[in-house]
Amino acid sequence: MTTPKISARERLLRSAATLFYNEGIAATGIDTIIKKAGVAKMSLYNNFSSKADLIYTYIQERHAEWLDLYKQRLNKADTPQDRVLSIFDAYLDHACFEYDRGFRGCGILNAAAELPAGSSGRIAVKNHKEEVEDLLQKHILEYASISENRSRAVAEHLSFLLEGAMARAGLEGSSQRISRAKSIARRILEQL
Amino acid sequence: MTTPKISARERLLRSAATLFYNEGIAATGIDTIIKKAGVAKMSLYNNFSSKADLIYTYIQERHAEWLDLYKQRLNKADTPQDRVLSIFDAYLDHACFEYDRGFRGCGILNAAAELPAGSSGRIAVKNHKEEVEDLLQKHILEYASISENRSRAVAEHLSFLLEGAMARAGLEGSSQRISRAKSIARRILEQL
DNA sequence: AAAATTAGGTAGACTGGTCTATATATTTTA
DNA sequence: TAAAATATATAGACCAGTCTACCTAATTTT
Repeated sequence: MTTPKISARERLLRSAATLFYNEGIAATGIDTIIKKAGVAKMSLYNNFSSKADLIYTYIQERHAEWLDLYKQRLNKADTPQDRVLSIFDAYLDHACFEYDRGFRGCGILNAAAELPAGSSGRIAVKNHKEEVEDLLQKHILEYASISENRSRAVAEHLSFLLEGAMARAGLEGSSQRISRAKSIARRILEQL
Repeated sequence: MTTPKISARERLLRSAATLFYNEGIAATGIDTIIKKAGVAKMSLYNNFSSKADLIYTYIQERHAEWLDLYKQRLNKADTPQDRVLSIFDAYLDHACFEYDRGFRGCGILNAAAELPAGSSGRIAVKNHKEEVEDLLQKHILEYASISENRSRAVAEHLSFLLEGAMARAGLEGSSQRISRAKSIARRILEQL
């Protein structure tokens, strides 16, 4: 057979990703997901133990997807400054995806908004955002000869810019705010 | 009767506010709201045309509540710098509320995460965040003698700090990130 | 090489429960 | 007595999740 044939699991994850992002997680039912995936209900429960399991996998996949976008941008970055800013570029790439019903901000953070405090999904989101901040700090240290403490403070500052701009961009359905955050970040780096 | 007696509408809004914030909007059913409010179901539909109407009112009430917190802080602010930072203080006050199940960030932004792109609720959230940014700009202009354009850019920068810190604080269940954002904002103002 | 087994999939009925919203008749309150 | 709130019942859609039965292609056993 020539066609690789996408597995039921993969089709379920793709359909769930689109629906969860566009409509919200709680608003998306199991039947809607399997219908969009063109898959039997039992295929869902053979691959995932529950809807919660599917949601958790969705969050992990979005994290992996973002890491991939970031690494692609990082490989193309020539200067130490561009390597810091490649994190902003990854967010810009995310915003420029084609969404069926418009850009709605960070899918991972939106997912967290629907999860109760202390849930495993929310902790995964917290860890994702901390990893982004850690990457910023690493690249900042490679860019400027500053102390560990100072680099941590700058990374936090850029992280706030990034998340704040992403939230505003999502509300406005445009990536402009993220571009502006990147410009602000560049100026901060140049003043170090 | 001596007791002022809270109206059914008011009790519904208070119960919905707690439940929507802690559990999420879609995860909160009508029956749970009326049970917590101690009110008959028809009292809900006499006061609100639908759940969507209740959600929209909830968003508007949170906006009014935030404005009130901000004005209280503004009245106590002595210097032009403190007047800018009173916006950060209002966010800190919000974070320090007693929540049944922990601090989960900005309730208004969390609500937006559950609403489809282009919905009236999402537009209301966008407008709220723009009003916060406009207030920042107004106070910045009163604090420093800078151009209109420059004040707009600084207001956007502080607005990103505020929203980004709030998002991170919500994930961590602590107001520390907001305090740090306020410190960063103070330094930015002093360098103007 | 033929038969048996296994893995992964489909279709769809079904359970027990929850959802929003409405209808109606009774009670409370002002 | 009129308005407002109550309790209760109901409609009808949808929810997550289980179950049976069948299909097909690859793999393993004989």
